[in-house]
Amino acid sequence: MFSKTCEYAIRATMYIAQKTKDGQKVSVKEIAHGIDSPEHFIAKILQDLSRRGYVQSAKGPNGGFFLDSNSLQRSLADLVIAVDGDKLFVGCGLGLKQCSELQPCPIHDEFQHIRKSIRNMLENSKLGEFNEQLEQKLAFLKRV
Amino acid sequence: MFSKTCEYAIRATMYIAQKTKDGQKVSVKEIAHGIDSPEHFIAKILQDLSRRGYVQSAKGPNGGFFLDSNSLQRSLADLVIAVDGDKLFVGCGLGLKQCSELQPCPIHDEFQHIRKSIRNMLENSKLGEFNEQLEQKLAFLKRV
DNA sequence: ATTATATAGGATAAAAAAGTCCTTTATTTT
DNA sequence: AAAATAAAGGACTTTTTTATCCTATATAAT
Repeated sequence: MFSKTCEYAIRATMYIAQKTKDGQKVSVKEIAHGIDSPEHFIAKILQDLSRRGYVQSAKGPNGGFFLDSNSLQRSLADLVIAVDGDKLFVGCGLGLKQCSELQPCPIHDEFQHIRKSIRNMLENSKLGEFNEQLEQKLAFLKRV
Repeated sequence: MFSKTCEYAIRATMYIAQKTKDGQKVSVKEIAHGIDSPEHFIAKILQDLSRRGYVQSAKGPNGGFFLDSNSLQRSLADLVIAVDGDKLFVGCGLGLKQCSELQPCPIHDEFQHIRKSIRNMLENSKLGEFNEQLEQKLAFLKRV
């Protein structure tokens, strides 16, 4: 569904969101540990997300990553599109270069429906809305 | 969603199904052309599907690929699992090694629902059921 | 029997995705 | 000012996916 990079990006961002609601910052090392993912790879991903404004960062001692109010309000759909592009939402299920109502692949209508429900779900979830579940351990970002 | 290999596999199999309902056989070349895909790659994919009984083949002049009644009755889900495995149906949306009701990722429930609808759709579509749409040009396996 | 045809099979190449390592830059603390 | 800390950046490696090529094998037609 999502690329590995995108899965990590979502989990990392949710982790940062949860840890920084009171303004504190988290290091790459802590994030990587917190979501059980390769540290250097996460560093690369966050570097890119930071450059593009999806996460905020500060260098030096007591530095790290955090989310400003703007980033907290972003939807999962925004993040997915930023990382994987929009192919999940607009591409053809069978890989046709052109696939539309006018010239549909055999499963066009069914996929249209599924894609729409994926999109709805991702658009209606904000990055900052999982803090409570995570804190109460009703949801997880790595296996325990 | 699906790997390229799987997309080609589905399209190729649908093409074969349509072309061979009256017992005729189609060559790799014709299939590759009919679904606009790389010939040698399609050959590899069909070789593998043939070995595993998802398509039938005959060597020599007038040979080619075809589907027996058994293969025609197979669901898209069978084929997808054969090619891509079952990760689409059982894996975690955020890539957690363990993700379940007991230890869910933040979007576990929503994904469960989406996965189920994908699975339903694929299980309820038989490879042989698209012939008529394809013939009447109400559905396509390549852009025209 | 010979030739032509078409899949089977194995080796290899190219491209993309995933992951690692090392140096630089900015910032804070002492 | 110096030392320590943490992200930024770039180069590189590994793995996986996608794709190609060449030879062998089976079969049909002549």
